Amino acid sequence: MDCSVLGLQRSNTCMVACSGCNLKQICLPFGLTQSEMERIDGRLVSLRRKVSRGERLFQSGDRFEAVYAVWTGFFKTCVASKDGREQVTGFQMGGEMIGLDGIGAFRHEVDAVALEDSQVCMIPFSDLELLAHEVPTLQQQLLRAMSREIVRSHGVMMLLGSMYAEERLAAFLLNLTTRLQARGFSASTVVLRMSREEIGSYLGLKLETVSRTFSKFQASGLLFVRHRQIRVTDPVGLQQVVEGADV
Amino acid sequence: MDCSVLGLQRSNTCMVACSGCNLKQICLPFGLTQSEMERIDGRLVSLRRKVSRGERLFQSGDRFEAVYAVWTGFFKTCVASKDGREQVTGFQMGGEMIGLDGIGAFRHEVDAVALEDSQVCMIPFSDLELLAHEVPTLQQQLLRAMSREIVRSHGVMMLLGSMYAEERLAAFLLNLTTRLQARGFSASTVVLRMSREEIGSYLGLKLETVSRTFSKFQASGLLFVRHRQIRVTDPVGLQQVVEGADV
DNA sequence: CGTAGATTTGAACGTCCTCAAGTCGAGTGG
DNA sequence: CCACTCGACTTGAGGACGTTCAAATCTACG
Repeated sequence: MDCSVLGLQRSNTCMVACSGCNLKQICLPFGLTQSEMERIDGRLVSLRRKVSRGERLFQSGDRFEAVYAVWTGFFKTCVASKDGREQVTGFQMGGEMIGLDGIGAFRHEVDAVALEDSQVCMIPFSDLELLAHEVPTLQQQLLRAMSREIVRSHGVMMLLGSMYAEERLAAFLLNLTTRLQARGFSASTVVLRMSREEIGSYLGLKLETVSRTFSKFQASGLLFVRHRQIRVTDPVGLQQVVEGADV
Repeated sequence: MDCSVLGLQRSNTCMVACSGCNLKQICLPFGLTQSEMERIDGRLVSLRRKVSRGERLFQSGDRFEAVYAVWTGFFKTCVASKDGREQVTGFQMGGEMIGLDGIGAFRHEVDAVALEDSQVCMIPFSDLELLAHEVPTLQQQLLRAMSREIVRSHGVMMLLGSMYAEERLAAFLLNLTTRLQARGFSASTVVLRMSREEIGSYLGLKLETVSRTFSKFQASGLLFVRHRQIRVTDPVGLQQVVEGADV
């Protein structure tokens, strides 16, 4: 969309509509009919905002006013404990929602940080609630998005609670490649947007263990690693690792 | 409620209404006005169902048709991996929802098992969706309940990913006593409804480690343990353990 | 009241962590 | 253009925490 017509080209935000978005098939408005789509256009997503690498979209404790859909780029969300320990709770890419955790207590409960220069659609929650009330399909999609987030968290609990380091990393990689593939990217060639430490935090491992496990996977012929460049050569083998096979 | 008037006294289900429920202040209809409450009565919760100890309310893969609110008793939810490993994802008591994970894929993604003889309110999801559409406060409460479940899962991730065994068990106990207290029970005297193995599964530990850690807490004067009877004598001390203090 | 299952406790082991040193690469300034 | 520097990554060695295996004890359900 050409933002300049709105005179916003110098700002880090611009007005957009869902109907013209390339991600409408995997984002929140998935499944809306043409007429429903028209009904939310201009009323749901208003602002697209740029977030630079390293910048926070919001942080824990901020008043909850909007949820966000990633349009381009890559984010992490994390929580911190009182005594300063940090836990990455998720990584989000195009079409995925950030901020649903804030609905419950009217304030954000995680930090959301861009891992590369990114753009998000800001969805004011009051608008979303109102529109969800008018457009049943939208309400359904919102509920489904939240439900999927719950299911995802169960997978992470399984990962953290019951699996070995190798199994965790293999599961993580397969999850990543699957999501990338659904967005039209290669399932074998991946550029990691996060550091070893961030992967480790997400997987409940130390960065050294992540690094060692990558090396072990390479030695076993499952993939090639060079820093953040990954080429998965044996996804089936990785799947077997997830299911408990020895490396 | 006297179910016999409905001729259902021999069944394991009976008809109920939210407005007459002792848990309406902490359950899904929290915050509804009198008129809103009347509007959902007889249309939202229809059936109260008994679930015996050890019985499954539903299991993973079942078609998703309803969510459940615990009325009396105690449940666990768990997921199983292909290779048979099991992970407890949560414990639910009165006023808490079970089954929200099923919305996303139209089928349940966890097993829900009663840990003692229990009763649940069955809320057909199609009714809930419809009523949420009519009653904005109900939509809000549903969204908030799901959001809180997401936030809870972040806490578990922190637990599993970044904390020591002692910290995990301390956090678990404090969470449990807090929730029991909110329901009018003692915060110090607790009867655990789950086995050491189930606690361990939830916390990513083996049952022996859970047992040893209980013993260590007792030796440190934080609590008394006798099998499933727990008496917390030093909740502040437990909180300090959560925050990284040595036992 | 008896027996199966749950819990406790001990000892040895294994996975992952900690600490440390070295390598590599991107960005910066001379 | 290249040396410099800082941060990210890799790899090794030793140690800690939690697991595994085992046996004894206790309880609670039938």
